[in-house]
Amino acid sequence: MTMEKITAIKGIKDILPKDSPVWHRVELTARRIFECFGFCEIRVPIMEKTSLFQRGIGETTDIVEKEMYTFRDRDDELLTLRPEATASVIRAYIEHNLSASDPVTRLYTMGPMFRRERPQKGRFRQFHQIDVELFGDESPASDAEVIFMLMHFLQSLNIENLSLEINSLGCKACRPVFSRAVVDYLKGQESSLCPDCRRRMDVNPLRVFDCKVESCGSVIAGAPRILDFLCADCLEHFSRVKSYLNELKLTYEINPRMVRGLDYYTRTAFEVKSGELGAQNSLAGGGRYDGLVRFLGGPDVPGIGFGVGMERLIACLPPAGEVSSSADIFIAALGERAQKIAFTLTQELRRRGICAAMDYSGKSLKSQMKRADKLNSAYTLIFGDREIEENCVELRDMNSKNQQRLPLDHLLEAVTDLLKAR
RNA sequence: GUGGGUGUAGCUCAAUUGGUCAGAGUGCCGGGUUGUGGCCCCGGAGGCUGAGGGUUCAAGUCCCUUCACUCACCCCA
Repeated sequence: MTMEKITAIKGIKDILPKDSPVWHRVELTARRIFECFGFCEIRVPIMEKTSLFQRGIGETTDIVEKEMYTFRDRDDELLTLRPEATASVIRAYIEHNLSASDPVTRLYTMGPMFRRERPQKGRFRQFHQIDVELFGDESPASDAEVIFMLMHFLQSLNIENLSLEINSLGCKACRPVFSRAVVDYLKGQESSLCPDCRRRMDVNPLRVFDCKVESCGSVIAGAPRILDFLCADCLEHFSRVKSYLNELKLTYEINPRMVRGLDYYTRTAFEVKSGELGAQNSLAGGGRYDGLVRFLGGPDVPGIGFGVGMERLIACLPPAGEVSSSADIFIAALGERAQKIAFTLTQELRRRGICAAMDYSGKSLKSQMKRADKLNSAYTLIFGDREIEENCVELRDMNSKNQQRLPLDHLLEAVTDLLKAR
């Protein structure tokens, strides 16, 4: 009888050895570029008090209402696995008074996020995000800069088929006016709306704009547009953002129907989509959140940021060839005496930073050679009792098949020199 | 939470109307060279056909249940 095997949790994936080189490349590219733009890494916990997310993301959002992994700690405190990073970063920013040492703070972080949704293509319950936040600068230039950096990052990874959409969501002065106008408009045509949208009217009327149902689409087409309701300041801000983007030669589309799912966004909102993905085609999204830091108990500092979905991003990357483990040199030893020498030699080489490999199972030379080949080793060292008697070893160049004898004495130095010289 | 699709070897997939149908390729291990890799040849291990029940002389194949995976809605990265 076999034991039932334990599998990973639904929607939570392993990143296997063959995939990690891509992840490394993405992470490294992000670090390099963001740091060039003056951003520093901050690492925040993956767990927070539930109230942080309730307040930071919004009580009525889907995330908080039904997607959070929340549990009671042993002392009865409610904790939550983070569904996004912004709230945590702001919490840390406030908690450590980062605004005191510099009026403008640029931070990035990356790691796993958790949302309990039904998995599908490009959507997981544990997924990874690269997150960027810029605090203390309300200038439209910072909006444009952050968007530019995001696009530059994506383009550096040779991702094609990208589209950038931007919108302005207004501020606490003009958004409520717009919101009311939308509700008034929709009330007259409730019968033409899908059930979801009728529900949205109460919960979050702006979300109706996102609906893909055709009948709703025609209703929405005639609805008031946020851009017509922006106050003078917001209008000015938006127009300057656009002008900066034009200066930077970024192509974008204005999508007046884009409303982001998180309650805290103000003014600029943006989203990058890819044609390479399925229904979940949003690679990155972000926007300005000028009231949020204060709302979470900090100083009245403006902020703007974005998140990039790493799984989705990697799915857009051109496929990489399979990579396996590799070695600079393989040591094939025959017999106990040779194995013992080989063992020490292997570890010593590794201590010197050389990727040496050997096999402990005492298999035939043929098997060991196959192993050396599989590991793609440049050289193989071969020796058994015969060589030990003669105080030498065979060194085989795996590409040229040339084989030479090396004295057993000072072997470590000889091999180190040989490989360091490559 | 609601729909659709799919579950056969580690992986990718075969198996006529239910009737030697449990297979191939690949990967893994070994042999062909009693001490020399890639190519080639040969051999081997590995599956209660997702699980449970039912129909039938007979079920991978039909029916029911369940689970898993997957795509889509919802929502978002």
